[in-house]
Amino acid sequence: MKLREFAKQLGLSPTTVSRALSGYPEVSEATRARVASEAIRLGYRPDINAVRLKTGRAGAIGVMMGRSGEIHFAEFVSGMAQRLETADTDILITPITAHNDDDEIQAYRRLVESRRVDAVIVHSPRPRDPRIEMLNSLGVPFLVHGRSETEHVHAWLDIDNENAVRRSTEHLLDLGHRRIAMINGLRGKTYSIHREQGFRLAHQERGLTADPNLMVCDKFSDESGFRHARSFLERANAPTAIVAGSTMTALGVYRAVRSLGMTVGQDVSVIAHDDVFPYLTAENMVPSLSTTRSSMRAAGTRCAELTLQLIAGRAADEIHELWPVELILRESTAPPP
Amino acid sequence: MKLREFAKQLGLSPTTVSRALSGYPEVSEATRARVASEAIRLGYRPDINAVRLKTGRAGAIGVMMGRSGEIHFAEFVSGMAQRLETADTDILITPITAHNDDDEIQAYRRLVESRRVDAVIVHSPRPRDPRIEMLNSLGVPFLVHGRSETEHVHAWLDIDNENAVRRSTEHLLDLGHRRIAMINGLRGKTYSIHREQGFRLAHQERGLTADPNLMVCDKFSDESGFRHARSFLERANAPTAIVAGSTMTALGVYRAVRSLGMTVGQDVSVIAHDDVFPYLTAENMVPSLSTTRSSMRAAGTRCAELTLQLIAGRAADEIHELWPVELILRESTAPPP
DNA sequence: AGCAGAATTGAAATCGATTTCAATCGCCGT
DNA sequence: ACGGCGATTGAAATCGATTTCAATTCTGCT
Repeated sequence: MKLREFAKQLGLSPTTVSRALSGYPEVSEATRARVASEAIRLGYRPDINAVRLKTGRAGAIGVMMGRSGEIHFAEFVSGMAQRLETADTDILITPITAHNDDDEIQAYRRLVESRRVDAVIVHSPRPRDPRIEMLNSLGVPFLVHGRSETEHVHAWLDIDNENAVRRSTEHLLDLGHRRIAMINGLRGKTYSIHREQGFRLAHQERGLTADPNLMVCDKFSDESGFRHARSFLERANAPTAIVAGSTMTALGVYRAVRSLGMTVGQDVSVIAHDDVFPYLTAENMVPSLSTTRSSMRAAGTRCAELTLQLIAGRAADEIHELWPVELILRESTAPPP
Repeated sequence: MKLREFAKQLGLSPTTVSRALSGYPEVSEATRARVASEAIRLGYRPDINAVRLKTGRAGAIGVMMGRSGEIHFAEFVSGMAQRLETADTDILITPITAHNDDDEIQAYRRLVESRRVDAVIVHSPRPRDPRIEMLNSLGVPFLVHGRSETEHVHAWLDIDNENAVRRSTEHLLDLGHRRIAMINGLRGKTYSIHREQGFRLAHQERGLTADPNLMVCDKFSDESGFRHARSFLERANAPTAIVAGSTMTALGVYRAVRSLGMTVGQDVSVIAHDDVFPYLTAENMVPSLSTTRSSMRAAGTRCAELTLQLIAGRAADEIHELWPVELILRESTAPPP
């Protein structure tokens, strides 16, 4: 059913009907009510594509999805969905063809220039992320989940990775550990750099130095956790504690510890960052896992909210949120043997 | 840059430019080449909303996302993305406000009627799923991932859940197990019903009867795996083997077994269905987990392909794919003690 | 050279809404 | 009764592409 017909059935002009449905003040309360109820009865719904063409609004926020099937992705998007369900805004996942930086930039450009989205969310940036410069030059609203050091203004929301790892490392140092390993996230990402920074700072405060041989970068997975933990623990001068990048990594670390006949929370302490997944909880691990916790889902929800504000015209340079991270001590951390 | 200006800069009419870019045959090769290269140089890109309005194509496939942040979701969508990156088609995630069936139906209706998508993918249907009837009556192409028993025709892709569980159960029975528990998926979903069916059939073939007290339905998570496995194993007449709904569930089952001082693959056998997650592999678990395996990502890729075919006009009633499931035996299954 | 027919190109209508600007209606005070 | 004002309503332009149909330019052939 088109506006034309619908209006005719009501004996009104398209103009009035459109205004009635969009809540313009100049239409009488009586007709507004009638139009609204008839729209439901007759099932009239504006063609979104016509609306978009006319108004220039796409009604969607773009999110790029890498081919790697990020473990965090679903939680984040689900959090976004929670905020957006009342905002009449969709989430547009764009498959990314990127094999290198340039491809990725082009993918963002295509997405934005084709006007499919009103705003874009950029994930896991690097310190000098070319995507930020590009989006800036395109003038499209965008929000960075994570941080970058680029001089181009950008709205961002990030968790305090540096402090998170700093605190977890301090905790281990306070317990008496002196050889602590860290299984960090992907090399080059700002969050990995911040975490490494926190790791180093915690050592420095106490006049110690973090051992570069005990620091690795890798993706978050059970497998990488296992592999690196094994490699660390089999060394001559093995660490007595491990800081893991995610609960998934910690899972592999636990496995590695067990595989060597050792016990987590006794022979080796483990602490990890927990993004809070509904299907794998740190509390339930055995022994329960000490963590720094910050909900990825909550971040998604808040990012959606902030992005809506950006779209509504709020200035990007006033949107900077740094979320503190909870330190939750459980059984996996204890004094060294 | 609009078509108008761009065409003027080239000294051509909008008509010709449009045709050149859309690959119509009646434009000369010379001009097509020129238009194409100039489009890149000057950065002209058709406004997607205008294109959609005119052509009626939305250029997107809709996927509903529940609030639960499904663990499978990211993998499936990522698989879809893999196929769609060359198809100029996006994935539109619609946050779903559903609190009951009716809400959900309405959400689908809104999505389709607003013409934001060319097709819809329905997940995890129930045997008589009202969404299928509704989408059918709307006449929009849709593909069901999973199956339904509704009489309304629908294209579907499903894995052979019945046979998967049947084979894993047979395997356990062949090993000599007689009290086997099953931790199934969500109650009421077709896949759970099929799995239960497979479980029952395996027993029947051997003149045995599956014990209803050893069958539960729940969501796939580490926590539920733990809880149910504990509850089973603490009974007087405890099962000697457990069929788990997912690797995540199996994780909890392993934990439960260990928590009772028992060993997986000795005191208790465990087998699970594995959707193949990049961050948690059955092979790496200790002991390595026997599974029935089927890649969720591959399903996403294929579903995207089939949906594109539906959009292109292929009849829904000729699209029915039942994927066989691999049985992979590892260390977690052994004869009962 | 001249012409039919094929190969290209363009003008204008169209998709379905929103919004500007103009028109009408009703009510009030004098 | 009438001018004026605010409250409603409508006609028509517009968003930026695609596509029909008509016009023009090229060919090849006699």
